Amino acid sequence: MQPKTIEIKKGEIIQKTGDLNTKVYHVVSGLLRSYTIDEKGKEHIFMFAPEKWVIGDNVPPDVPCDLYIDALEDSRVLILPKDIKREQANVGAFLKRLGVLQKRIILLMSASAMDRYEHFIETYPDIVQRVPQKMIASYLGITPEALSTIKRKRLQ
Amino acid sequence: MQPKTIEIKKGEIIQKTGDLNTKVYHVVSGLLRSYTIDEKGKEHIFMFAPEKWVIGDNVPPDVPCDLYIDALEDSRVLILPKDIKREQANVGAFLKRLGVLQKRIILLMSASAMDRYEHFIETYPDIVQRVPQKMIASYLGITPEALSTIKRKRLQ
DNA sequence: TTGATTTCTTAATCTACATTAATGCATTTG
DNA sequence: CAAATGCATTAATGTAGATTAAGAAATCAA
Repeated sequence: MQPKTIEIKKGEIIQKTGDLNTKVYHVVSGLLRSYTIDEKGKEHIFMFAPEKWVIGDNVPPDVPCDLYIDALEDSRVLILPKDIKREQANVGAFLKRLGVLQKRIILLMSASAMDRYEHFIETYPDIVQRVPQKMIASYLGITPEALSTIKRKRLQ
Repeated sequence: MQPKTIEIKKGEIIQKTGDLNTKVYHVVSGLLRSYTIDEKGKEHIFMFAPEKWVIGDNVPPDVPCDLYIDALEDSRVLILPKDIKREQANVGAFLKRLGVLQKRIILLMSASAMDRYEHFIETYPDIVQRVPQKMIASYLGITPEALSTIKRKRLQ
């Protein structure tokens, strides 16, 4: 498969749960997100991907996807094959992604919703400006109502 | 750095938070775990590593560790350099680790403690036999008391 | 083997966050 | 432009899981 660039309109879904997908998306401009929908129909955002980030479902190429991926802004995206060859693999990039997920798990297990919010706005200050509050709540694993209360308490 | 095998006694700590560690551990026999200790002194298990698993702190080689690693059983472990070369990198292994962490995050955000317990005993049935309940609770992100109640409810 | 220590269980109480519902604002659409 | 839709906020109430405490069971050490 040859890498190629595509344009994605805001709101467009490029991958669904259950797809057999062998692609990974490198965001050139714009903003994508990946998320699950649970059995109650509730969305849980797994990851935001602004310019220069790579997003995809972290399952082997032959396993059906767990995640939806869509565009939160009009975006330009480079499509890469997932079964990237050994010589092309960037070990540092893999380690970095593992590190981000590790931090997220540790925070989910040991920190309060307010602490997770503090960490989020420090780590991704630009994302905070670009997405609605309810999506930040979804990323943090809380409801928009709870995030609203947290923001009020922080100001007092 | 040459790979070499070491023996680790049950209870022995081989890596601490803050260490500048460039190693990754391949478990030949026995059982290791990695964990954090929060500001209240509470342990949170990040990962169990039985035979054939690889365990290490998922941070770049030049960044201080977030995790402790110790042995839950007498173990034999192969020490590998973290800054593994491109040609040696096993892309499939990285993808698999990413997949495990992704699943864990999704479950932490969208599933109840009982559902996470069900998933754990299905995915790691042998670990359940080998470690105390309180460590399974710690891995699930709940207290031993809560796990005890969950087990009782499952039987009714 | 026996005492000491750690682990597991149960129950009462507490709390962070969810749910539900109502209101005002902002944004989109005809 | 008005109407409709989606978003943020607030408040009342509900609940999963935490905390605390105590006793039973298992494990360890002398």
